Amino acid sequence: MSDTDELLSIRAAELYYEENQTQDEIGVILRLTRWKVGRLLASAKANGFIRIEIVHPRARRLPIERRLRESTGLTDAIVVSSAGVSSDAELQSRTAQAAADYLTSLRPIPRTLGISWGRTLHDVSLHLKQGWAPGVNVVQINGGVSLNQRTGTAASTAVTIAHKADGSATLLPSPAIFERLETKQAMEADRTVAGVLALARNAQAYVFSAGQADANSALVDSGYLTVEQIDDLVSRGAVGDVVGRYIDANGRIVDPELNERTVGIQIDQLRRAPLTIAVISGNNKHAIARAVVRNGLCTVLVTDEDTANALLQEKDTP
Amino acid sequence: MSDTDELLSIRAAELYYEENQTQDEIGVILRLTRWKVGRLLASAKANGFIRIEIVHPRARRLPIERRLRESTGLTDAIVVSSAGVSSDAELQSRTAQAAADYLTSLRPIPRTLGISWGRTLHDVSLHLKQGWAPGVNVVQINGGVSLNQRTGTAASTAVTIAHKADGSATLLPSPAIFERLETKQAMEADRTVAGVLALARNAQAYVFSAGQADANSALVDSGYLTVEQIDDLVSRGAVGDVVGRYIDANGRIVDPELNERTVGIQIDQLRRAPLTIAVISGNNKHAIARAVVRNGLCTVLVTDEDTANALLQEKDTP
DNA sequence: CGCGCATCTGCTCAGATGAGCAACAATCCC
DNA sequence: GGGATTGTTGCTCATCTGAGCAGATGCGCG
Repeated sequence: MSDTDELLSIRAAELYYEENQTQDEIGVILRLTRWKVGRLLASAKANGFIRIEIVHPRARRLPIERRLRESTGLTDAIVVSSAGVSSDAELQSRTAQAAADYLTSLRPIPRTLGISWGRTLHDVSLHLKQGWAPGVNVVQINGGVSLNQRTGTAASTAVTIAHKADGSATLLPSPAIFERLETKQAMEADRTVAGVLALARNAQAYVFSAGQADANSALVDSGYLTVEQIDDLVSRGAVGDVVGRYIDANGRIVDPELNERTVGIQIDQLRRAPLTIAVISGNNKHAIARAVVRNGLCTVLVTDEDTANALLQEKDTP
Repeated sequence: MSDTDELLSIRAAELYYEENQTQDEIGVILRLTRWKVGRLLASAKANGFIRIEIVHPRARRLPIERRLRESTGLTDAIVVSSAGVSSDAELQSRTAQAAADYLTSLRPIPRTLGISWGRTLHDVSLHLKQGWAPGVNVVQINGGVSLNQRTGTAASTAVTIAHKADGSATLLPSPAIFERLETKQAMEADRTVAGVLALARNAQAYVFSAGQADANSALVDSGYLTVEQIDDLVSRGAVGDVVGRYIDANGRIVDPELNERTVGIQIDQLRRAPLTIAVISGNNKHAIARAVVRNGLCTVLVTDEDTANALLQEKDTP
């Protein structure tokens, strides 16, 4: 397009979008036919001079969602807008809200819903509305009785989600990680625990988050792992944890021995499940989000715009 | 509007603006009539959820221009958008470009154009296109042979503007400020200089910028004033300089004695002129811009969005 | 319970807009 | 210089959209 046409398209856009003039009127002002004005406006849009943003906590980015679905093979992607967000916490709250919305609109409603625990899932539970689904049985899919936090963070998440659905919660009364393999095996042998795990394995849908592998991990906070252990895992390629299990960029378990001592469903169970919803948001979670999506650990991803763009970008530069 | 309607309006906006769906189609998706969709979209706009921005160096902000004209009585206001601008320099360059555009479109074309000098005016001269006006006589309205900068900054501005208009430049061969009043008076008595000043007083239009009163002033750079002198002026109420003369917030000369030693047209000559174009941009120039506009020193203001908003804001809070 | 008021909903209709088409202009290549 | 190709312009027509209106619905108050 010629330089003067570019300038004209800007003048036209000002009159059209800021002054609410009709294309006809703009034609009179700029001494153009209204068709020319229409084409100038179209070219201004095509050149990206017109930026339309939806500024609202509940706003989503549908075009990015579509591109994500197409490039990753996810069955669904929910991407919340980061327009006007000032903090990571706000972004995560928006994402949790979107996840809650998604769960609410799920059809068919899953009879059994397997969930992990953590800050994100807790947030999701708070955003669900009373009566969001009728009679869902919520089951914990990984261990999580906190060692040194106020008890019940993990349990309360499940209970809240179940309560708001007028359903029941099945808790997994076990630590996330045992120090000795034998203790873990003994625990799993217990009839009650085995029953919960069987239920977890047969859930119709899973909702989980993921943590970046760093010193702020919830597993460190809870006392299951030390910072040194995390450093070691990172040096062996770990990018983050999913249902308490550390994986590398290729979705493989980093430390099989540690994995064996971890209570809950296996990574492979997520891979096989027909509906697994990952809720991952925050600027430091791009790597683990990539690992989860790339390796088919979820069928649905709920995330924020920045993380989604990070996922898309690497696709373009193989 | 109800909460669920607000959410619906966001969903509708996503489909309308990001997915280019028709209101009819959106109605089918959201199970609404197309009229309802139309109203939801209108309400999303009214609530400010839809932000439309024109991102282009030449973009202007017409609504702000209109409000400025209405609230200040300016005959014209040109406000460049600051969308996507990273530095003050870029903003000033955009403003200079807009000033050049404005000059180019001036009708009737002034036969004699009085200009000041400085970084901004120089920028304007560079943005003018060859042949922007036929045969304008450009005349300097204040002294400005640099003392310690590379010679000719002031002169080259006038010459460039005149040259690009295929016109002539009349320079004011004098320092901006004399140390002794007598020298200044002797200078003005000189036939040549008196002739230039007479021409300057009779110019049909003026273009000038203004400087904030601080250590970075061009008058300090050029060696006419010391930082201490500026501090003194500020302590006496000076907010900045116009054609080399320091004024306070009420548009009054701060130091009459200094003013007497300054060569060029008087502030009052600007007040009386039918067409005076002030080009003022930058985040540190809000105060001097306010003084210029409030006190009728210009009839046309070319500025940036931030400065314009600063001018408008104070109007709202008297 | 019934009335009046305010809001909401679906509609008509006219004006605004985008897609597609034919005529025309500009450019390029022999 | 001639012909082909590409891009531009003004137009017709079908579709989309907003204003205005009448009836429906909901709400508060006596």
